[in-house]
Amino acid sequence: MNIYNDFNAFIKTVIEELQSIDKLPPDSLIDNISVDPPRQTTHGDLACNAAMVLAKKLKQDPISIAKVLSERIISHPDVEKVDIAGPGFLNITLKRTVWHDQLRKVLIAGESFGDSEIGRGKSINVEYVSANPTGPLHVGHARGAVFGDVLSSLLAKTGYSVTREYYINDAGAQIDILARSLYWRYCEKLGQENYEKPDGFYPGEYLVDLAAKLVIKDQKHWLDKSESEWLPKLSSYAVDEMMKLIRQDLSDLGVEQSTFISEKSIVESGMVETVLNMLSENGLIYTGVLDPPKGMKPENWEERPQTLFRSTAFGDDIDRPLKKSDDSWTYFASDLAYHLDKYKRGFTNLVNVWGADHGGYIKRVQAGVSALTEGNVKLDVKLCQLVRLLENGEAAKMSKRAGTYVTISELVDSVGRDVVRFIMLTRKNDAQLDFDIIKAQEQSRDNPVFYVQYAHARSCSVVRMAKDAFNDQSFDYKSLQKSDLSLLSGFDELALIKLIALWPRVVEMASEAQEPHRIAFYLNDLASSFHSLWSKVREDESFRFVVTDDLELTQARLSLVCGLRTVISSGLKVLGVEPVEELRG
RNA sequence: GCGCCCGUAGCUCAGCUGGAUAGAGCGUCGGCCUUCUAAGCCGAAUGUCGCAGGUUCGAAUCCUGCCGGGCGCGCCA
Repeated sequence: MNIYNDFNAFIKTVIEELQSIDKLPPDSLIDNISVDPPRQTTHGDLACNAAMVLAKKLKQDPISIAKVLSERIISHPDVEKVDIAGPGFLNITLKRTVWHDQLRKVLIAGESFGDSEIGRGKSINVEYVSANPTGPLHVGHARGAVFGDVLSSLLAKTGYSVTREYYINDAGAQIDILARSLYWRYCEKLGQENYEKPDGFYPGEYLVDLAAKLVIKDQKHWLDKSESEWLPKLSSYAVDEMMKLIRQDLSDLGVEQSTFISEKSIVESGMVETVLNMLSENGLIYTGVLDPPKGMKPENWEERPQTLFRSTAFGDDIDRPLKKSDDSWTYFASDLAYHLDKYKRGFTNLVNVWGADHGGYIKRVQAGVSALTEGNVKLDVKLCQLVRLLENGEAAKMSKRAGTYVTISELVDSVGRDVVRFIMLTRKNDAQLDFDIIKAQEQSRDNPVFYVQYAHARSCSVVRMAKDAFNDQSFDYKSLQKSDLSLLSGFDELALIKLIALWPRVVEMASEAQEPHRIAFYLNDLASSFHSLWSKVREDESFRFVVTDDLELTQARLSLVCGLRTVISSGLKVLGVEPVEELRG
């Protein structure tokens, strides 16, 4: 809960009260009523649209409704005054003590200030990264990894029980190619040139390394064996080793997932057959022929009958094949099995984080999931647009096939984990992101993470100065909680407190919208507001935080500084970024 | 051809799920270091919110149709 929600609830009870004594007609719809911080500070602390919403429903003048409401609202102990403005806004100004109390709450609660209960009792499964285990991760994966990780933290902070999951696509044709590529490198290492380079060969250096490892492990054992002998062994060996690489990359990024689900084991468990049977029983499976997509040149297009899922019955554009022409399952079929598996593990809230190139896949999976779970599952798919990696303005290629992509470990090595994580959240997930390695190293205002870190470091610095000046321990959180916060009465000080007090609302809204970037933007605003207050001292000495002849005032101001520090630190924690106490040695 | 995403200041982007006079950063111009850290701050200039309709007290936000850009479209995952 936060102030805005509290007042929203309060105003709704006011309306119900007024209805019960016939001051307002019953059955007025109150769902769309909102209480928000107004854009303009001159409009008070809270803006409520209740009168206008009711006016629409009741076909009455909003101003007169507002008058009736305001008479009741003014009696709330926290309210200083209520203005009726514009087309019928209720602009509520709160007493200063409300804001002082908010700040005290921060000092008492520490980093748990901002925690919320909106997800209490709900579990949610967030699946992210899920890159094919055919090589190390590149920067495109990093975005999804950070996004999924921070979204998970955000959901956890708002009370959800979160499962962070990775789906290992270890069962498809690409894994065979991986094994053949490894085998080719293995032959190469042993000086045998007669094994032909496989189609779709993975050229990356990492397979050279892995082949060398394999030679040490098994020596020439596989050289004169047939593919049917080595393929299964090398496949699982390669997948295991690739997952080690990937987990290392994720760990470098500070991303820890708790659950890894193997596609292969899902398929081997017979879950795909279960899916087919379930859909069949509901008459959703038939054998049919798909039309070629219009507007595309149908090269190599052959009409062929396929086993199709009637996904159009659930809003998809065309029905989707579950079997390939060689009678093996399509990826879609095993993916449905995987989602059924999630359901059987008890999840009804699912979030999938995908690259934007998988956008065309959403409808069919949602169709499949609602068919298999009778609509009991809510599946949200969050698409992350690709990252354009720039280096002095030039775009670096990220093609896994070409083997020239920039890996996560290279990126983390050059700019640092915290910078990577923060910058990945400086854009909404569905907007393209330019990541300039040079700027990210610059450590300037161009680099938002430093701006926020700087505010945090300054807040730490001022506490150190205060301790020096007073030569005692009056500035720990316990002492500050008891300080006289009413001494914080300046316009800028109150503005900063109000921004700090906004934190719980930012957390809740970001969680509900599943938009972790809002945290990064908020932290930027908060840092800006603090830097601004910090610099006020240049025009006016009275803005000094540390007032050497006034312990009480210093404690009050340090309370504000520590409140800010707590919220920044708490926000950075959600982002998985380490707050620093000093930027200069 | 169909589906999804995007179009907001010169550039890169926010815009709190329909609110009041649309905001930041960069860039441009002009100020602030005998300093609680100038990796910072302050001020100025800059807009047909792609276009045209519609919904209503009220639209950058919702609906429809165009224009422009990106992604995807059976036997890849």
